[in-house]
Amino acid sequence: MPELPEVETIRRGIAPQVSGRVLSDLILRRTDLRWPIPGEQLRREAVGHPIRGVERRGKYLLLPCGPGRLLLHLGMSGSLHLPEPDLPPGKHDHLDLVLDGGQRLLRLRDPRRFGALLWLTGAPEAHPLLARLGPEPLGEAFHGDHLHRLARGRRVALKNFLMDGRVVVGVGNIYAAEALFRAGLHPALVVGRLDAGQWHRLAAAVQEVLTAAIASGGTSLRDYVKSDGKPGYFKQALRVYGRVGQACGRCGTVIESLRLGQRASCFCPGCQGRG
DNA sequence: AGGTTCGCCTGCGGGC
DNA sequence: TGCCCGCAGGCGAACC
Repeated sequence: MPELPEVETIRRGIAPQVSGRVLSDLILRRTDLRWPIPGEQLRREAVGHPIRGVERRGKYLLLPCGPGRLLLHLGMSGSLHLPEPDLPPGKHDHLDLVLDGGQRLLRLRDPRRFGALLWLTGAPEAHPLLARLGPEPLGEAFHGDHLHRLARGRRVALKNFLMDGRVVVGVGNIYAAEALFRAGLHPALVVGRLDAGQWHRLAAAVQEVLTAAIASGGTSLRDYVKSDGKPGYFKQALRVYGRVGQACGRCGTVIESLRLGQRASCFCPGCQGRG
């Protein structure tokens, strides 16, 4: 479940190892990830060119290379590794990007195969997967007024709204729950009824929790270029996610979970009232 | 058209 | 020990 902090940590981890190296080959062991990997096109258009950097948009990683960009998504179980070139691939190691003639490998592992490797040409923001994405939560375009404006007249539950990539990118189940706790807002609130003050509190809480998680990943996970599907070292800082049945650290009320849109939503009934 | 549910996948933990 | 079940979840598709 790499969410934005995990993807950002991975980006920082692999960028120094990948940037400036030539993509000299592509080894595909299976191509049926979320979408078929366009192997022929990648070989024709990307192989032979240097990878110029590692960018992130939401939970997508973008690797500019020759006339386009590799787009990587880790789904919920994907991870990236930089194995020794002679290390045999494991069962779920679906592909290798071969760099600098085999001196280095960037290996994608993804047991559940919800991830993706695609090839983008043209403006990345015009690609269907990226075109409708909302602002980066840690960018200037994300603030309480933005949320307030998008929520006007809508009746979705607050937590679902926050996890909608068209509203803001990168906030998955864990950080949505944590941000709502920090803002003192119940996950089932109808978004059209929140006021400006509540939206500003929530925007600030989203930024705080993501910033703290990235900082935690950046220190504890410095050499970590993988994601094993767990919340990583930020787990110890989680206040409601994964803590159902335990006492809230702030007020002592037992943490509960409700289902919103088929998804478990942990919250503290004491701290997160409906008003 | 906004809102909800489904489906893709595998590993894992719990119950028996 | 082994099997079945439910759950985890990003996100596009399908549905109401």
